Amino acid sequence: MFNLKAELGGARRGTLRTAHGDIETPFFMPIATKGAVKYLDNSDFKQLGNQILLSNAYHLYLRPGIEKLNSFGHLHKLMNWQKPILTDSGGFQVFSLARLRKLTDDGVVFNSHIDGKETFFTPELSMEIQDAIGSDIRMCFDYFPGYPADYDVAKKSVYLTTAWALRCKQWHDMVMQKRSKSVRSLLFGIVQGSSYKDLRKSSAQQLLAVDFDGYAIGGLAVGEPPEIMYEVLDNVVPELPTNKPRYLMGVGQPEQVLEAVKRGVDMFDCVLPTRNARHGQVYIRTQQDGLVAQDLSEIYYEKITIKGAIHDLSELALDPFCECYTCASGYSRAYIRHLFTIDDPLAKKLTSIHNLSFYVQMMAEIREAIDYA
RNA sequence: GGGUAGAUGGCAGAGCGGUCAAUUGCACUUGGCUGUAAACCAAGCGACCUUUGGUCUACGGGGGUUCGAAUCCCUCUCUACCCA
Repeated sequence: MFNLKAELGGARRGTLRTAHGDIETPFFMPIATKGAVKYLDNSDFKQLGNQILLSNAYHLYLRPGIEKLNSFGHLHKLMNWQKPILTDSGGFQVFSLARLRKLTDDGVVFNSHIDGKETFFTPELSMEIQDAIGSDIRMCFDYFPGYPADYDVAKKSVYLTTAWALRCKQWHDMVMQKRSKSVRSLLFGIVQGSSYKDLRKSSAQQLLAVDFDGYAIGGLAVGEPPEIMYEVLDNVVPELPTNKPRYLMGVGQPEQVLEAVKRGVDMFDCVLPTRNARHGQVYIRTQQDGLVAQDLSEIYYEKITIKGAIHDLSELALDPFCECYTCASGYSRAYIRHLFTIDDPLAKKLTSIHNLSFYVQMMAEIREAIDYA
């Protein structure tokens, strides 16, 4: 299911086969947590050319819920999106909604952030939800602390994450056995261990023993300096098999993605391009002839605040070198700033398209660089 | 012509003798967002300076009372409403 095709230094170029089609790696996943990439629709995705979307078990469990997903026939049909979907397990919400949950060895008791209703979230429930969603790539239910984390807490996160990964794997194997190979989903384990080298290493080894379709590196970009993140990657990636995809969860800024690619990571997701877009920050190129150096040494970009007064009269496109719908259509910085000023949804749509296009384009250039190295 | 109520920072609107360069909201400016409780959050928003502090100018104009006034008094101007 994962074919490695080329390498450039530590960077890898491959194809990941899923039930809804092949994905060229390395790739970036736009985030549709609740089944929608805010402000965008299928015609936007078609122009963007993203190969996959990411969604979330916790959020889709609350709405629309397992029953409706099953009755309607999975998220692909509900969203009218026929390409691959990866789902996060709800593990991130154990972190981000820490004030609304209680951790136990068996799972997590959540109080819904919507109506307060209590749910006991277990590895099995996460798997059941992800199956109702029908996602192509599913994540184990995991637990991780923020940064910095005490050694004992990090150690516990590894212990729980492995124990839960085993339960996820059992549930997933049992269900997939009965299905034809062509519709089987992939299950990924998630390496934890905070910034501790020995914990990260043993986490990876424990998950390898369980045997997953791919391995994610989680618990990063939670407040640690980027150098720590790179150090963790340097420690973890060599522990992972070369014939399985590697996924750095939730990362990150463009240069962080590039640094991770160079260290052998194949998959990425992050809210930054879409959230920053909604908040008026856009990524733009600083060189006309490409975003990424041919040897992957550098990425040429800057972030600008399009809401800033200095764009009041600017006739420039967001990024004059960009070919995305927003930039190619001739919308000026002045107009997009105006749209933000009057709080029109078109502002967020146009910047979301642009920022996602930046990430999709960055990944395409990275793939190209590895292919032609 | 007579009466009543008002006039506060870009706007709205508190304050009614000192703790007021002035609550709050909006607007504005600048930051921040990393497996999305995020169309969110934070800071700034009279001027100047030797900037955890200081000086000056400010609550319609002018004058006064007071140690001290956005706050009290007089007067002028303007606004709204009511009566002729």
